[in-house]
Amino acid sequence: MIRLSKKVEYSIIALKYFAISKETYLTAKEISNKYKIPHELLAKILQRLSKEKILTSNQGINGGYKLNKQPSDISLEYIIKLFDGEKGIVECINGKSAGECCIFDECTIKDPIIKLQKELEIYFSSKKISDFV
Amino acid sequence: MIRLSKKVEYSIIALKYFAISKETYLTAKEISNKYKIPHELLAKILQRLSKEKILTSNQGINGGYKLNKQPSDISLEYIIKLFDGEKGIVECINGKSAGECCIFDECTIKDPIIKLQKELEIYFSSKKISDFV
DNA sequence: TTAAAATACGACTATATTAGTCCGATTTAG
DNA sequence: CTAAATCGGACTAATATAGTCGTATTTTAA
Repeated sequence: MIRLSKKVEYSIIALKYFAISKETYLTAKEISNKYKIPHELLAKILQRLSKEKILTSNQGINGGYKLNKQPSDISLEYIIKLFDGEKGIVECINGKSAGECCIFDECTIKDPIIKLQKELEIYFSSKKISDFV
Repeated sequence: MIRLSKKVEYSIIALKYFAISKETYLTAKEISNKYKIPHELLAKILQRLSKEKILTSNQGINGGYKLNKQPSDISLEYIIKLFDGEKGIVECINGKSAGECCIFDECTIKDPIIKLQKELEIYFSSKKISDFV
């Protein structure tokens, strides 16, 4: 089957933990210890989520992150696009590169593939962090 | 977004071509030429589909493949599992390896992830080659 | 004012997966 | 017998993902 990247998986784990946690601020170290996620990797993920305003961060010795959005407002679609990029379900459907595909004109599966992708996007958009809580 | 592997993509292209083609037998070379798919790679894909009885094959100089199933009986789910394996949407959910995951007991996203996977499986099962024709 | 512990950021390396190739064998019509 | 096809496995190349490292900055508290 199709697989979520570790970045997406770790994001879900972390965001769920933020969602259920009482503490206002949580550190990357705390979460990486709890879930055995490589610290440096999780740190970058949280930094990225912070840059996207999904989390807010405090620097300094008592710093950390906290949720800045409702879990029901954070979709899987958003997280996947954030970490895995906007790439399409097949190489062709990469936004601008469609015309570059060498069989583009006679490609017979283009339209149904685009439909497939749209349906998956709708599905992943409908899945929110709150569905994991 | 989530991406189909080339093997799956080429399978869809080839199977659709079988579905719409008048010829009874088509060769790997013919299809690989038409769609600019590496011949050796497509050959292996067709061999695999043949082994699965989705195609039937004739060896020898006038050989080739033809469809052995209705396009409406060949699901995307089947093709994906065939070429990409049974791996789950996350590493944990690899059939037997679930218990091996080091955070399995306190993994908090297990159930919703399994639900996600089931839903995707149902979705891909519902997509047939006939939907691409 | 200094040390410790956190975020921030970018470059780098390692690993795994996917894509594609190569070689040799077998089959079969002409 | 030969050409052209399927068959099957081992191999290589390319790409993508996962994870690491080093360094800077911020902030609190001793």
